[in-house]
Amino acid sequence: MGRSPCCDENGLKKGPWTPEEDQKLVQYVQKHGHGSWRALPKLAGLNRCGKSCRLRWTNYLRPDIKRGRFSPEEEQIILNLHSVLGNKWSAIASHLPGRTDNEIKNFWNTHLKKRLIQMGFDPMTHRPRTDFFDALQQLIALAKLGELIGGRPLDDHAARLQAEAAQAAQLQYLQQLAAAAAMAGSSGTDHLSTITGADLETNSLLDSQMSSLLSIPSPTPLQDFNGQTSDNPLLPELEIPCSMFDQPINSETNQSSNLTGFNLGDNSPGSPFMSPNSPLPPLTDVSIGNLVGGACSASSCGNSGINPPSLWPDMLFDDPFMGDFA
DNA sequence: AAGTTACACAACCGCGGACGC
DNA sequence: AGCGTCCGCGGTTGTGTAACT
Repeated sequence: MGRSPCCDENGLKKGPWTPEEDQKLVQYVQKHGHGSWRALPKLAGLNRCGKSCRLRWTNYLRPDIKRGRFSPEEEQIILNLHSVLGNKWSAIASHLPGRTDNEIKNFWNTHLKKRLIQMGFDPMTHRPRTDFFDALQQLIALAKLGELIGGRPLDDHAARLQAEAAQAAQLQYLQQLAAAAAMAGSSGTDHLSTITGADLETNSLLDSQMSSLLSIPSPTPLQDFNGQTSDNPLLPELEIPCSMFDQPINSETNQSSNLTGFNLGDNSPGSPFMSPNSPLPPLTDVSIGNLVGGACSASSCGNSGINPPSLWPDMLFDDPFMGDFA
């Protein structure tokens, strides 16, 4: 299993391609096909290694390459496929005609990955970040400890910590719901082709709640339980992509969705969080099924519709806002 | 206006699988 | 079966440009 000698030897050119080089490569490939990439540069009169030529052709010069911004549908497909396939860029690219693996990889690294992180999701697992919950628990414990030790009401600092923790928890919970709803919208159409009114209602509710919460520009002071305000260094600057809440099902995405084998409704191996091809362990902290898979939705089933993760402190649901969901 | 930082994307690097001899 | 070559993939770096100070 040898390694192919590359450009460093024989003084072959590296770096950006010139229009003349592009022209030579395009003309040669269009006339003869690429054949052996190793032999191509010599035949085409290029002072490049075959690898460089192949890369230039597949990532830039190929005539069927679609350039320009990724559409919300494409974003959703990438998110969905990445949740199942991981960093298999070529596999993901095969479901996006005209897009190259390199382009998708770049788009992921510069946009989608950051977006997931901002929303509190692990970009590799597409699941809520557990370290976030750990930190949250510690914050809450600290705040409560301060109250116990002092035997007096929370001081400003502790109150602020508690308020921040609660606010962050609210956001995190909403994000989980939103992600679940988005997954419902992006799943295959075989058995979810009809988006029910309840589902739409759920998304609408989530959207509005998110909007109201996020209408407070970070790091704008947030209201805590005592009606005080505080800066919130814990909360990331949230940027909720519209595609996360869209229902991007259309004729173009059907194929990809079907191929991913999404099967919402529970944490079974068919769920987007637990694909049969995915190495992910089953989710235990979010009951997706109650949200999107069954006959219930957040707005139609009342208290029985959603079971918040058990690790959530009761205090969080004392907040009237959270009471809407608990 | 100049310098700095952030961002987007093209290109390179190195590894490993597939294949032929 | 072992070895060498080629190709494809994923990670990383480099470069140009826009935005900001």
